[in-house]
Amino acid sequence: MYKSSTRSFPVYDSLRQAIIEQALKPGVKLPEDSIGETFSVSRTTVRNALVRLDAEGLVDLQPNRGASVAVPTIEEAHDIFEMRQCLELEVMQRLCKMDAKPIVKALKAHLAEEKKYLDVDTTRSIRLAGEFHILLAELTGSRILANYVNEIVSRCSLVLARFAQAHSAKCGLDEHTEIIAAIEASDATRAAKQMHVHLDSVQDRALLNPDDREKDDVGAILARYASPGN
Amino acid sequence: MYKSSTRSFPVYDSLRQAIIEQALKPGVKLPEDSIGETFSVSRTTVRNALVRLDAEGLVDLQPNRGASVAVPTIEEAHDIFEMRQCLELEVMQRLCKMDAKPIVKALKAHLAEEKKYLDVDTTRSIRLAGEFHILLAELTGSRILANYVNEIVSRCSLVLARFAQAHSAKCGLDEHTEIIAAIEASDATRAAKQMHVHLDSVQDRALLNPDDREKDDVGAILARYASPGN
DNA sequence: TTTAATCATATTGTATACGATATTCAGATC
DNA sequence: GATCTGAATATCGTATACAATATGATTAAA
Repeated sequence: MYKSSTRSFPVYDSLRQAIIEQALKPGVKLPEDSIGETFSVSRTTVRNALVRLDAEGLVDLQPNRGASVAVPTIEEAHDIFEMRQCLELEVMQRLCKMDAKPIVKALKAHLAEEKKYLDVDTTRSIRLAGEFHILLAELTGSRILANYVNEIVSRCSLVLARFAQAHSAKCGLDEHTEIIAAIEASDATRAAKQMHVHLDSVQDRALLNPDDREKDDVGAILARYASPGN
Repeated sequence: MYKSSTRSFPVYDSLRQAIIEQALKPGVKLPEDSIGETFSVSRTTVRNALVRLDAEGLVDLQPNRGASVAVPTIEEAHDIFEMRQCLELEVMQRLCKMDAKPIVKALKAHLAEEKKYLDVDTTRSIRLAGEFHILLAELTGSRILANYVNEIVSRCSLVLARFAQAHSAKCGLDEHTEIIAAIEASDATRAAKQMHVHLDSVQDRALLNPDDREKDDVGAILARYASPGN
């Protein structure tokens, strides 16, 4: 969808990757000038990339106040996870209606990669774990669905960056294995259940963290002090 | 998500509306100069709007060749409808878990509007029919889901513009009534079925039109001539 | 007549420039 | 000492300018 032959694409892609890998944390300002310097391009070009990222929900672009990495609220966080459940369930249902062989082959190849870099290259390992889900979506053959999954998985990274404590974005390798097995058996119910369990575990690690939740949220902190019982 | 205080917003909004209402048909070129003149803004501003529309899939932005209204392929058309089914089914399931009263109230108010302009103002009537679906999604309370539905409904208009013969985008008013009834009864199964039937009828009108399907599609036409049996 | 090549034109890609709007901080006032 | 005001600074919004690329027409050659 985004043509790579322009100068703004590398800017877009790098920013996107940096946000997903949590190198750029939610709330961080993204001034056009300094980004332009980094990539040796003009503000015009940077702006192009920022507009796209804003459209994808990874960046918050406010009039006259510039861009910053999006800061999901706790409500948005729940919304995003719920949406992800919905989309990935759809992926499972579609895959289980298709010929399992080539799908399973591709998935197992990916899984091997995941294993290879586990405990070796953490950043790469996390990236591969995310890409497993995108690969699943791509294997349905629906570009639309794959795009949506791609987008929602990215936004999940943002949520994890905001609310999870450690870098707990690690998808369980065993759970991925289970999902592949269910697809191999063309068992839609089982595949759906496995995916559901898998995503729940990710979500739990992220959102069951009420103390951290209010970090940097001035309004929430002040509300506590303003309440009569305190 | 898109802040309206900028100059590019009116451009974006007008283009979007024009595409949805099929005033701008698939494939039509969208030169930055002429659009800029129309809205009395510079190309920079127009470009901003075009990038956003490209990200939403309504516009096709090709490097060095400019923007044009997106031309969905038949595969994309099927993808889009399938995705729409998935998203709107999710909407139904969520609504049926909620308190029906305020939801039904809002829906009936909208339905009254639809009735009012039926056979009076065709353009407005079609727009209202589309907005019924967006309202449904908004009533779930999930902005993410509402955004996705909004986007996919827009792209459906594009598909209709490309493949349907007459301006058959009219959603059946009776079908909307049925959907509301199912929600009022908090009957998720029935609501899902009604929605399914409703969307199928829209899709059928659009895609069961094999002659028209190849219109302007040079590749498909040539393929017939190139095949040995012809 | 057809094809190829070249040039003119139109349109986009990107940088720069300038006005407008936010932000910051020093100084004044209470 | 706290808050308010205003100038200085930084950053954004938008227009314009020029280079790069595509498009279309015209001419020359086969």
